[in-house]
Amino acid sequence: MSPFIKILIMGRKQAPLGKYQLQLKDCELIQEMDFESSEAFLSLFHEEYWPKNSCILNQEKLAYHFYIILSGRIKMYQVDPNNGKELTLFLLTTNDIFDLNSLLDGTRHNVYYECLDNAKVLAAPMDEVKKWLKNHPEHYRKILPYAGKQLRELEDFVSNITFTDISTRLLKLLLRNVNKKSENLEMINDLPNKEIANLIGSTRAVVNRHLQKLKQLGSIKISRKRMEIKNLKMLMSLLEEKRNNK
Amino acid sequence: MSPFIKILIMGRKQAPLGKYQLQLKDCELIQEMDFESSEAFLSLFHEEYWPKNSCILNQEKLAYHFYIILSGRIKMYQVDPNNGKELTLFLLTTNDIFDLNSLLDGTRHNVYYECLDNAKVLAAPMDEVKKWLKNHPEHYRKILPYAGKQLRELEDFVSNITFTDISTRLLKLLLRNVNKKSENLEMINDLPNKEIANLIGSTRAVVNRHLQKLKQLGSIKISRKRMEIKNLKMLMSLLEEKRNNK
DNA sequence: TTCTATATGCTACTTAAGTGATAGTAGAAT
DNA sequence: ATTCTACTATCACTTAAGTAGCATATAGAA
Repeated sequence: MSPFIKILIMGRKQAPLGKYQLQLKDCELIQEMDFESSEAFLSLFHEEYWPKNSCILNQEKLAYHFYIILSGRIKMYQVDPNNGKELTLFLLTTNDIFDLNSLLDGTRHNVYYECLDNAKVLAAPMDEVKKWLKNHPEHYRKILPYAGKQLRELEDFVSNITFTDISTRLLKLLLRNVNKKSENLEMINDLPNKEIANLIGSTRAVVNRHLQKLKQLGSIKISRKRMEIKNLKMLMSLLEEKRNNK
Repeated sequence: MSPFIKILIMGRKQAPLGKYQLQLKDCELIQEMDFESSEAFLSLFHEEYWPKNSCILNQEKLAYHFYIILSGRIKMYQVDPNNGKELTLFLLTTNDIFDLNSLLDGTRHNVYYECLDNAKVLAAPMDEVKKWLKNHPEHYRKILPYAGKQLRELEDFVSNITFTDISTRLLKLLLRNVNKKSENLEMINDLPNKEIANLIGSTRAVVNRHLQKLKQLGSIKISRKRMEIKNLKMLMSLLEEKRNNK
């Protein structure tokens, strides 16, 4: 019997816990656990609501709590201490967890978090999560693929930045966020140019310059804090050209 | 009793195993294990000798074996498929392990390895390592800090590349590889300009240009495949200037 | 010793990207 | 309706970094 079905059955009796398990049915961490484990694990958490634009700048807080996102987008970013420039490392959303690094080892993690929407998260005290894992070591295994995925994404990030120019990175960013079925731009379609720039390690003005070109070609439509794909195939062939030219 | 002492005692009876435990006494993965565990774990491995300049380009091999470096430097790098440009992500040496990513999750890892020296490694079949870990889940915990360290290093790599220019990255690379006590350049002091360039995501000509400037200032000495620090304080103050100017 | 690979040093040129400034604009707030 | 703020569009300018090419130097092999 799949955990999904189990939750539905249990749901009649135990609404609150079943609720999270249902909401997080696509969360790999929970998904892999048997029902009893996920129940025990989730009982460590409580719900928190974070308003749009609120930040976690306090790194103490990351060391003391562990979060699972129920809804809303939260960016994880670094700041250049010299000039305040930002770089967004991960755009997290429903089913994502943080801060993985504080969980893996105890040491300070030099990143910040900021809500791009009103967000709902599950929060648990870090030492309780760690204690629970220590008592159920078989669940460590479920965290490893997460770490692996982040490692791989960061490696790709690094090679993207060193090997390709801004217009290529922008094209890749757009294509990565197109819903395969609907062919609509998602996740980043309502972000201002500044946030787009932060995602690819550039600046607002430069990003806008490239977006204007794509607009002139008729491949995208731009309005205030809104972007739409007009010609997906053109975007793909533009990227292909880039690959062949260099 | 520290594991180190134990090994010395056991060493009289069991030379070959004790030998590795002794050699790897600074390897965090082994260090954290009790003697019986490390003995069982290391028994999965056999020694291999890899000549200088040999590569692991075959990603199958990474999926099927897990390695611990006994001696020699091995670089982990990515290649731009369009122009063959290289980027060195990690410079591994004694006590380092790879490929962590293949161990964390099963999926393909798009990196290559190449020996910068003649290297001696311990090798074990990946599924045996995975099986052993599955049977001893408490040891998963010892892998997590490794993953955390790599994540943090990659994050720093990304922000370094996006926030700072080549000369700053070069200065940081040099300073990072100065032995605090002897004040000598280590680890990268015998690399050609090309390899230095790969470490900071630039090109040979550009790196050489900046090295010439440092040489003119009298802060370093350069000869063929050999670099020396002449004035450590000057290097540090040059980096400090960079920080303040921008 | 000579030969050959490889590494270094240096030049002139091209270009993408960052910068700073300014005008215009949409949409929210009052 | 108006004011205000954040976002967009676009200018002209500067600069670091990449590129191509070649001369020179060095270590190791033949």
